[in-house]
Amino acid sequence: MPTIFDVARRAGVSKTTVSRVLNHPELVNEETKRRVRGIMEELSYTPSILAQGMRAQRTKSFGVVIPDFKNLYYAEFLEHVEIAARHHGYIAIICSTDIDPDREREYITKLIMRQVDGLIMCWYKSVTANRDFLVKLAKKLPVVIMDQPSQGLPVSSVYTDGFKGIGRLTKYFIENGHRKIAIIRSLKKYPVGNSRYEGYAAALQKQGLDIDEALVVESEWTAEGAFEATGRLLAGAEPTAIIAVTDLMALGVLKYLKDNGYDVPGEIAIAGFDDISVSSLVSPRITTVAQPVDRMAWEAAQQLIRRIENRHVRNRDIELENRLIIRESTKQPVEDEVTG
Amino acid sequence: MPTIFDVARRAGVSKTTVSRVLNHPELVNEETKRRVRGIMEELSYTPSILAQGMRAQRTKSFGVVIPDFKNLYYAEFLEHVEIAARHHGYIAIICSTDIDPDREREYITKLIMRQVDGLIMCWYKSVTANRDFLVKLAKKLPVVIMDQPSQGLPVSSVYTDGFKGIGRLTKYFIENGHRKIAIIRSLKKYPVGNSRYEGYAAALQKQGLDIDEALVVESEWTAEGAFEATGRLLAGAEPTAIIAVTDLMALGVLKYLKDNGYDVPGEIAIAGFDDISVSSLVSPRITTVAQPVDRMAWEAAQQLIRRIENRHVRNRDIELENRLIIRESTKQPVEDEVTG
DNA sequence: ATTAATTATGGTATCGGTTTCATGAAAATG
DNA sequence: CATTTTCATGAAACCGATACCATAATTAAT
Repeated sequence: MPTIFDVARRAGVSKTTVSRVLNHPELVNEETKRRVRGIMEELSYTPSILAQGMRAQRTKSFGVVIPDFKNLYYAEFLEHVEIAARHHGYIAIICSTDIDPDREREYITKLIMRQVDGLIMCWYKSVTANRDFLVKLAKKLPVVIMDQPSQGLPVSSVYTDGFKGIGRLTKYFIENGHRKIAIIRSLKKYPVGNSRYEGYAAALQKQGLDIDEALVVESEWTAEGAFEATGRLLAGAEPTAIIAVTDLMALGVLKYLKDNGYDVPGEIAIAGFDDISVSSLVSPRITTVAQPVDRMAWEAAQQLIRRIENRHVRNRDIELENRLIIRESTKQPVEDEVTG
Repeated sequence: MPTIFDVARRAGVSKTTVSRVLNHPELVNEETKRRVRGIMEELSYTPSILAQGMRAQRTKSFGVVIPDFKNLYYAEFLEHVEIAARHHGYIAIICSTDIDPDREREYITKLIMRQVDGLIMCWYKSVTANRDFLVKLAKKLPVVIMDQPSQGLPVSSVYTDGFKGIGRLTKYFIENGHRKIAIIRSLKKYPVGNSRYEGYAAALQKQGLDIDEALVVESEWTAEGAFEATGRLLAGAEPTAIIAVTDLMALGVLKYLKDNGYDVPGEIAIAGFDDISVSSLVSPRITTVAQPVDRMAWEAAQQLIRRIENRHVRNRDIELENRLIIRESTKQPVEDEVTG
């Protein structure tokens, strides 16, 4: 790899001049500039970010930590985070932890060693239960937490209100005559899933319905987990509607119902959360609470970069609106209907 | 962020000794070592990879360029590439180009600026049509191309034989009585899709069937593209089976057929390629030619890292076997059946 | 014509590590 | 006891860039 010194020698100038051609071209003689640029082209010289970063103490990169590539919600998130990063001249370094806490710590350490300028974390775990860790981390570099509010910690956050979203969905079911509405919730240690569950519980109570424990089952954050959970649910109850706390899980529910000959939505209606693209690629298309993942990604990157580039920018909790999208999995096919 | 100098001062030693504690601990006095390690812990010191990389001329990282996060084939690939990278102490820097050639070049340049030690590229474009570019690139760092052979270029490659895979699938259809087998192929500029198409064409001819142009339609590499292409296909032909050159596209085909009241596989059977996880999450589950994406990712990373760490390792073309998995989209539900 | 301002360029320190070489002290050898 | 090893450590060079300061050559101003 050619260095700035190689270019300088070939052009018969000092490396200072070469550097100036790139960073302060107005200070360099036209003729020299042309010559140096020619040599750069010829050697296909690109300055080393390592050296630049060392000098400038920033790398124009930030880390993105997600639990799982295969969850399309994160895939879509990454797509947009990357666009935002690129737009600001940054590069996103993406790590998937596979929901393994050890890997998570390891990756965070690695990202810090690489001197990323900031960190976006899709964190399913409790923010408060990891208070010390996050406080320590946030001292080192700006942090944005996705999908849950910062709860007073020194980080920014971007999320939608899962409580409200599932609440609206539950209300929709009730208004359409459902009385036995089941929910496939996530394990209780995951606050993101918990607030969605609580939205369900609160909506039921508001409409004067009791929570039937037989209609509540826990599941892993996967389609397979939800598939299996649906089996458990139907062994002990006869719901007319099933809410899954993510679309990926709703896919698992749908699979179970179809495999076992249930008519959806005729016998059992289903709904999810996130609005991942496959939700409208399956039949019936799945009713869901859509998160504006493109805007969420954009806001997260924007807020992070602002904080990186100006230390006076303060942490913010950025709440975006989710919205209920009614599709065929909860009624007979007509046009999509957007509520809220 | 504490530096090696901070640790050295606090421990009352030189930075050389601190460095030695990390890299050649056997050369350091036990007592000193303990003291230095204590300070490191206390300051939560992590050496800067920037500085290390600058000295060592390697960053223990490699770039991965994919066209699209949302294609689950790549998502699954990334999952496994990352595991392999981690296993070898490397970090994968992932970039998605969104099938935009400008972004692709830009990212490759950026990765080189970041001094990645190697590059894995999921390249849908023609290798030979980009010969000059790839030759130039391969001079700078080891490169592994996915999904197509290297065609004599100075890069390694990892792929399965799409020609053979789709050939087997086509033969299966013919043996099961299908005579009007349609194919949703990709645009002709993409060689990965082309060889799959050719496998279809060759299999038909081998079984004495002619290629009916009305049964061949082109589509973008997306579910939406295939959805639309299926509409075009069915406007001018009445196939009893449809092959899509990827599972993602097969999902689009399935959607179109279901939306338009076709019985799958009763009226029209469908099949795809890749075996992404959602293929068995939809109903009917989709028959496909499975690529061993986990092993492909592992081999790619392994070969790349070998070449990075030992300049005498030569480029290799690594062909892995794909296999036909028969599911309900081509026959009535029973157990999965694996052929070839 | 002399001084001041402008223009173009180079020398050198710096960022945070690793490595080579040098050095002094302690231990082992003859 | 003198000499050679071994052990423990530090000083300095280097990796590739940027930025500050210095300087020489013009050009402009008085």
